[in-house]
Amino acid sequence: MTEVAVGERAPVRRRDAEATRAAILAAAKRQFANFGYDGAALREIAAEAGVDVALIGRYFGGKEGLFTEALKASFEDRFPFRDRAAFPGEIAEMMAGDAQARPERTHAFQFLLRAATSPTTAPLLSLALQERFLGPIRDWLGGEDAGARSRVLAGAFIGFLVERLIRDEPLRGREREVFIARVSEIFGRLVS
Amino acid sequence: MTEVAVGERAPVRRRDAEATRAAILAAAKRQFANFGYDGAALREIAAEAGVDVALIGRYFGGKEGLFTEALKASFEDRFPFRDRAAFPGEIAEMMAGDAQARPERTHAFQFLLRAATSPTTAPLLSLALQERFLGPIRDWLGGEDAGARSRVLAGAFIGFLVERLIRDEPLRGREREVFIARVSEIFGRLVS
DNA sequence: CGGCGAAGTCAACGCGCATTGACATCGCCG
DNA sequence: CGGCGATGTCAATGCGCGTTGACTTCGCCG
Repeated sequence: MTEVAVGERAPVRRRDAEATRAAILAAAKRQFANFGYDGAALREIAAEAGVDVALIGRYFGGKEGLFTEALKASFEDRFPFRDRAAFPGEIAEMMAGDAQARPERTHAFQFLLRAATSPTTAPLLSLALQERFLGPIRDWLGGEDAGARSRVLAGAFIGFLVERLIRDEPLRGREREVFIARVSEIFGRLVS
Repeated sequence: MTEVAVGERAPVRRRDAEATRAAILAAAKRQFANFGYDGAALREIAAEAGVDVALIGRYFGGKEGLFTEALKASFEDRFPFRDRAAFPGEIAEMMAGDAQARPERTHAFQFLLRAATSPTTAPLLSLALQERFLGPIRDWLGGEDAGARSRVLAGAFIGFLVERLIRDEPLRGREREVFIARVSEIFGRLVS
């Protein structure tokens, strides 16, 4: 994340192409995540980045180009594949946790989900998802029928995220415990 | 489903408000399912229904009204809750089946998923989903912690659907078998 | 110090959209 | 059969969007 110094030591170069690009991209990630491809407005993205709209055209060629870059960038905030034993618990906690707890992850997820629904972006997403999500899961799972098993895993994964997005009130108390236990159990079975 | 007789016995009443309404609604369900709330155009819906755009305004008040009705109607094609023993297998088969096999169900699902992502429609969906999906599941599940368990079930349910929508190539052969087995197992655990 | 290209600004265009109001036509009911 | 309300038609309006091109300003480099 490139940060723009605001108060101290005003930037030596006020015209910094790289910083501008980064600012636009960051704003785009947020906007696309929150409003989807169609819902996000270039004007708004530009405003949030403190930049003129025309620069988006210059740097990214257009809305679709910007989206593609943002999609790629959103995968950088990666998903946690670590040891198989810890995975189910971690992931269940993550699902149960409120959305604010891990903003960048939630962001990335929202981004992907929103992208899944627009016919314009679905192909792009499908490709990226295959490359960067299903592929890795598949390799990580390994063993027999890794393909089918990774699809099941991915399905469950996505599903809980969607469920959380739709009803974004955080889980609490006993309900939370039960939720975590069940989800954890499911993922435990899926990685074995 | 109201069907419009085309060849034989030209309609006695050519001005039929109810039939017009139904035609619009049917077209709307298809269009919203395929293109989402933002992507669907009233003009296109009207054209598909063989009707003037202005009538949508008259009958449904506007785009949002039309969407709400279509959303409600999409739940009519209901999900199969039958006996608990058969449920897991049925649902797994359903998930594994190709999208063409049960067009109206796939339609309804696409509709819901597309709706989930647009901020405009998310609240509407959230409400409808609660009333007509999570609520019934919850009652159907019954027993202890029905709330949390129904959320897990709904999550898994939605997830597999999304996964299928994103990669819509049908599953085949051994991959299909493994998929069904795993999914069936998950739902089996979730209803107990 | 001077110019030249990169970075940023501004305004306009064209498009598709939902919505609206005035108008035409049908069909029922008295 | 006559009128009146329901049904359907048409055209216009306004809005937000992405995109584009000409213009201005900066900062580096010779």
